Amino acid sequence: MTDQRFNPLSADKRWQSRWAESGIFEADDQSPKPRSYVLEMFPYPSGRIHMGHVRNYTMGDVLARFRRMQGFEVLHPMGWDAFGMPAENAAMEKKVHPGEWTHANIASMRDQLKTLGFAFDWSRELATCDPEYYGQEQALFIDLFEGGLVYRKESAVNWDPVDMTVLANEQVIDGKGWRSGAPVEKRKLSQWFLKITDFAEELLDGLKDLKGWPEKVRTMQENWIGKSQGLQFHFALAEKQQDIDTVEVFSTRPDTIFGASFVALSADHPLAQQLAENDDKLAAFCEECKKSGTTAAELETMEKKGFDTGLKAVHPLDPSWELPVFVANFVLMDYGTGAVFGVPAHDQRDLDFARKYALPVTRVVAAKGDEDAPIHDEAYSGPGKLVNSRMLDGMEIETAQKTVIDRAQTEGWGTAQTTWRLRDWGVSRQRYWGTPIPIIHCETCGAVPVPKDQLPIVLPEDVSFDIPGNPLERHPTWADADCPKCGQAARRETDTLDTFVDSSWYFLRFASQPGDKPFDAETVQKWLPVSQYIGGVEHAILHLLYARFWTRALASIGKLDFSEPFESLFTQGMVTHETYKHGDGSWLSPDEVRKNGTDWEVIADGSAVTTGRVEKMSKSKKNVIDPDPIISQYGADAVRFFMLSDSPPERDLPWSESGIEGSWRFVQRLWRLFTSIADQAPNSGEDKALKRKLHQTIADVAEYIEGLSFNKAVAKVFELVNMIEKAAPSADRDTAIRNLAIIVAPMVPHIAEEAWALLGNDGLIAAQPWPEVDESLLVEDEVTIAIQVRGKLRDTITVAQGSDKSALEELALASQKVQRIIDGADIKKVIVVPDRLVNIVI
RNA sequence: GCGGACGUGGCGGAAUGGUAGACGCAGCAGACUUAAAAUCUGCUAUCCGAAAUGGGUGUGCGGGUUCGAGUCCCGCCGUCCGCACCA
Repeated sequence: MTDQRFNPLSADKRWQSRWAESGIFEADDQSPKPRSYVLEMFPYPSGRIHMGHVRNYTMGDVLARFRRMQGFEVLHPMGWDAFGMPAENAAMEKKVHPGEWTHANIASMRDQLKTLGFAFDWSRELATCDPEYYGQEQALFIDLFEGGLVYRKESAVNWDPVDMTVLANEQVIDGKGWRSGAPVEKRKLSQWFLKITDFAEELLDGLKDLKGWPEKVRTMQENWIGKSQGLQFHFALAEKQQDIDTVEVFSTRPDTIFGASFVALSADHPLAQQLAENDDKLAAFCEECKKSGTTAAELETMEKKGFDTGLKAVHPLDPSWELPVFVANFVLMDYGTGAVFGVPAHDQRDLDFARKYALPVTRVVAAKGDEDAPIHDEAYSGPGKLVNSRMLDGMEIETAQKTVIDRAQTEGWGTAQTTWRLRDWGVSRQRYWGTPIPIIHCETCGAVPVPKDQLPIVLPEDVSFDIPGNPLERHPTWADADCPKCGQAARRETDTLDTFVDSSWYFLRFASQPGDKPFDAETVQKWLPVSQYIGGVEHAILHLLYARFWTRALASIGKLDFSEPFESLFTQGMVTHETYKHGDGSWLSPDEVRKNGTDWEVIADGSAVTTGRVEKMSKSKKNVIDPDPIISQYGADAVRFFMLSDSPPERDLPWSESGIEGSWRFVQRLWRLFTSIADQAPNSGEDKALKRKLHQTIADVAEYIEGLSFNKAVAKVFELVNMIEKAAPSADRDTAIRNLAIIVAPMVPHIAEEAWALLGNDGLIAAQPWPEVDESLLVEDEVTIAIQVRGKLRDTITVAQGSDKSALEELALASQKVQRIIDGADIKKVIVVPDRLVNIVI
């Protein structure tokens, strides 16, 4: 007698071991089959998986399993983004070595992932903190160094005073460190940089071809790269100041040059600094500018302020025209040249500024008819023709720009220039738990790369985290090294690489991981680009831009033959949960509260609870559901199924107790269907409608999984199950149930395997081909036609599929309901859409 | 401010310009049961109506295109996300 209930407790484990033993999910580099590389963003080993991971990896797993059934050789690997700050924080708090802590976390998270039955190729597992990985990263760093894509420079960097490390621009959010939240300071340090700006143009152009990427992400990267074209030129100063006699500015609107009414410098501008040395008031003003905040709110309310230096700048197109030179709080030093010329009529900031300091506002661009319209509180940035602009008058904006640029270049006071928002990527971190930068500093030879045969440069084990800062710097001997060039005593670089470097090439290492080099280009070429990459949108800029850059950089030095790593990208939504708040304002976790009628109360004392917004699961709001107990209670399949149901994958998924209950019920419904035909003589007889539904479902589910519309695939499976349950026993019903097991196998693989065995099949269902669709069954032989009168539905009729127009028209007009509505009125027109509807216009 | 996404029942959401609300959740009624759980059956946008194999209304709001609009166009309103004194 077969169990009446599916018991995931024993079944899940059993099939997970069978999959592991069979090696079925290990990708074969030599396979003659078409290939598909399905990749989810690898996790940071924080210690526990969370629902976001579960959702992410379930989606990838369904696609990977499905593609395998479709006949692809699938690469679906998993690894660990294992370097980073939390390990050092743990080391400080718990007195454990970061490596020990990280490896323990990896072990427990690996176990957790395994309980979900993901079809990963565990033979390719990697952790970025292992020397086998980061040693190869050091080799790549040296390749890039030798390829001229790495340089070192003294620069003002973003310094996080809490984490005591440098941050990339991308890691500074609203002036605060992305991890610590501490206000970022500016410091001058010698740092290693990667020349991402060399690739700005192609990283931007490449976005156009990434058809499989969400528009949103492409736009975000485009904005981040921030290309601006314009004219860079200089104003001569009326009086030379020490060694400075010009002010260099950049403008995207050189056409408005005759609307200029002032020149403004950033407080950090060399000229401003120089003037401040002899002017206490200016110095104070500059200090104030630097202190002012950079958060969105502050910027919005902040007043435009300036300090008149008293200097005059000579207009390049009219030597008799002098403009006042201000230091202004809204001019940024790290964009363009750190100085601008102000055109109040056509730039809102300039206008605000001009009004405050009573500077002239001259319109130089006007739409037809507005030539004499004054500018009030709003600057005009629309289209039009030039006015009040001497030789430019009457020109279109573009022509005027070209004219001014040509003239500047001819006369030698300016050049056409492209300015980027994107900065080179500073990769030095003053941390222990990262990839050591493989460089030796020699007093005579300078920075010398470590010879590759001396790699990996392994992190020392004997370090302490008692005091903040970088333990590598304090280590008594680790930094001692001989210069590889001249043999003299030298010093090893003690900075480590930003962890985003680690994740910029792991997808290559997954495809090929030889012991003696980072990867085998030929093997990588077989698998890459990743056909489907899945992860959170929070990586839309940082990780995804760096990975694109790294791939292009390696291609540019001949290490790779392709330039974009991810053909398709999917950014999945978050897993959310309702929040609960106690009367005193403290957050409550879902297991501390219960529903009492329509209200919520605290279980412990019955006091009132207010339910808050459905939000991303977070520790601070206490609305986190730990996957582990859920998996033990309901089994992997129910959890996986819930992750796929209801919400479209790109949107947020609200976790609910009733939702997981529903998935559990569904798994049991499946089981009842499977057991209903097990150990029984085959049924006979036809069920044409069910057969048709089966084939439609096979086709629909395939289409929806391929399109990552898992919620729709789930709905189609429900429809089939509902129909099978209502159907009388028949041979077609038996077939439908057998095929159902295959259809659901990518989503709920454990019960599918169990059913496959139960129904007397050999081998693994995971290795079965996706069922063939009988195309002839996809079209209904009878269709329901809507009959409308003036676009309103009045009746429906059922006719043979493919009935001709005149027959439909006749049938429609014969409808009693239709006749009643028409009531003898003239029929003006009859629209007939075969197999769809008839619309009678009266 | 700029860019993007979105707005459909109590909730999550379906719907190549062609029967709005598939499917799930929740709810209601019933069956089975000593009882509960589990399971099964039916109902479930809304208003009028005792009901109808009756009608009205309905996809944020206002217009438009069309025989026909949730879908396309124009203008608003709102929510969310990203970027942001970027010259």
